[in-house]
Amino acid sequence: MGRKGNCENEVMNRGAWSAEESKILIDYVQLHGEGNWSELSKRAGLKRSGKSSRLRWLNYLKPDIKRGNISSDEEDLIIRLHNLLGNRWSLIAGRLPGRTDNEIKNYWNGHLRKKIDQKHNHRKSRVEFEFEFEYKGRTINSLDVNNSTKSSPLHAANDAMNNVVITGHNPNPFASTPQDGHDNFSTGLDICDQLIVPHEDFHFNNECASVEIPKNLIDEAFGFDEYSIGQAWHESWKLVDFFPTDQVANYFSL
DNA sequence: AAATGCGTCAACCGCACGCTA
DNA sequence: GTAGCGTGCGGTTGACGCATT
Repeated sequence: MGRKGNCENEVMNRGAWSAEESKILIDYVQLHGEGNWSELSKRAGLKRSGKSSRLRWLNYLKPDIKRGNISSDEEDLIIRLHNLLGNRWSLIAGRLPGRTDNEIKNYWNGHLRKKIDQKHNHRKSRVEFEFEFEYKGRTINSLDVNNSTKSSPLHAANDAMNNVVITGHNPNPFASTPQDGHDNFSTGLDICDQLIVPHEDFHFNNECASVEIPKNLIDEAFGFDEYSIGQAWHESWKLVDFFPTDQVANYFSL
């Protein structure tokens, strides 16, 4: 603790913030407002970089921030949002009032990741049958999904609880980086990983099965105002047709 | 009691982006 | 067009505390 850094010939404090420093920052921001952090740091007399001050304020000192005790509802939401958005912590945090990206990121890495891993492994062991699907080659809302159409990106299987579990094909869902565009599609499939649909909701018709994903399954957790691709997924999930592996003959209907 | 391992989390770093001159 | 700056983001680090050996 108390490491010293050097910035613009001035010795800067680094490491954990003292109570005194925090108080100086709180007082200053409450008086003068946020923004222009490097200048703010100097004016407040803090031997801290602007970045450090900004981080300290936004993640820990801001009055409306909740700390700790992430509820099961919040946890559930984090999992769903992560499935949709990948590691875009700030967006996830934006949907959890009072939570910060840093806290959610830490919570994910410290608690949820293991939990999800265990769940995945458990689920894999229970697969009894598989369907495969193809995705109708189509550009969704200007996103390039050409590469995704060449394989069968989805699997559905029934688990021991007699639910139908729809899973994505992404071999490494935790490494999803939707920012790079082409990966949006596979990240979208991660949503599927989350969808567990009661067996009785499926309508079986000879060798085909269809299901209408309840709107609230998706809507309750995700507001798609910011992500048109999300809306597209939503639309695509309204009705999904399933066919046995050896009869891949149909596609999602958008 | 000491050493070691491990989990947690605050803070830092590098990079990208947007704005402005 | 571009350089400089501020800001935001995600990945990573490292200090700390607790549990285990």
